[in-house]
Amino acid sequence: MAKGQTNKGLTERLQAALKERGQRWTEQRQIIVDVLAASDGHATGAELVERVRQDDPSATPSTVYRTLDLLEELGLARHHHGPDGRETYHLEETTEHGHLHCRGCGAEQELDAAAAAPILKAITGATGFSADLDHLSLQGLCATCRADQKG
Amino acid sequence: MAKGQTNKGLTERLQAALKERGQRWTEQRQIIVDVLAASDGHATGAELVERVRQDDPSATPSTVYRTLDLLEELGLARHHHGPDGRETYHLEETTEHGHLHCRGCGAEQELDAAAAAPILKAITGATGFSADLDHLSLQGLCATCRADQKG
DNA sequence: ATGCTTATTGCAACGTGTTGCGATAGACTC
DNA sequence: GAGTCTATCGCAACACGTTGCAATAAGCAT
Repeated sequence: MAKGQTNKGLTERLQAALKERGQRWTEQRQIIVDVLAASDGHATGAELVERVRQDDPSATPSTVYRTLDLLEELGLARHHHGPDGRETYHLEETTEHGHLHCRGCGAEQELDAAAAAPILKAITGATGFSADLDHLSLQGLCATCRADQKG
Repeated sequence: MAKGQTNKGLTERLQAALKERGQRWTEQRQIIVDVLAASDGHATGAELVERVRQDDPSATPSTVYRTLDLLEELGLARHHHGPDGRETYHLEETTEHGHLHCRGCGAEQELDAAAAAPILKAITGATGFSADLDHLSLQGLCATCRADQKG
């Protein structure tokens, strides 16, 4: 739960998972995980590429994106698409959550599991569909902007 | 309501709206609207570009995308992002709807306004957020795939 | 029909992300 | 430590979409 050691635990988990699959631990991967852990909230692919290149200028976009894909496969990271279609990544240690994007003020709000529960239930009720909270990315008007429009 | 004449009505509405804004009616725009109307469901940007170029090989992607943006501004078309972040366009005459993408079987389901009502209500209740149905794009497991997993 | 104004087009370059391929370098065996 | 196997890397090219700019042409006035 503390913040300081999540990174180390992550690295260990990663090394173990890779070994088990006959895959390899490399410095690039360490850097990418570090960068991802350091960008505590969300970061776009391009941002991550740039930050990784600050630590290791020889790193290329393809490596970064491939590593991010790998982290997702291992369940250690997630990505979703913002309203403009850009990719946004975050570590799995961040609790599962959805995203609410306000088209009025541009604000991005997170939607935690507790708040989402009734929504997911409504989705299942209406459609039989069991939605993934992590891919739930809504666009609309936040409460403030709705109030502004009324006022 | 009939299917045959929506296209013509659309062109007329478009011409009127453009004139009012001091904008111009061009053959390219006619072609793009026709193509969009002909691809009855949804089409990605790249698909639309290709189809437009079959009718007019001189058309370029930038023109097509700019026209699609214009159509959205005028409220005659919409786009949303698929699970891979690709853009998908459809005419506004298609009733407003959300999208459900099943990660099990890959099927894409539409979610009409009636089915979505309780979901939107749950979203507002949980978050104060008024979500746009047209941007509602969910990923999860459809009823069939859920049953398969259980079985 | 002619000329004027300026919206639209095509081009070219860019940004983000993906893919194929040969070269590099991890990890394991001896 | 040297050799082997192959996962990973860097590069280059591609795909989708966007943007700036000069040339074209739509729409209006005469």
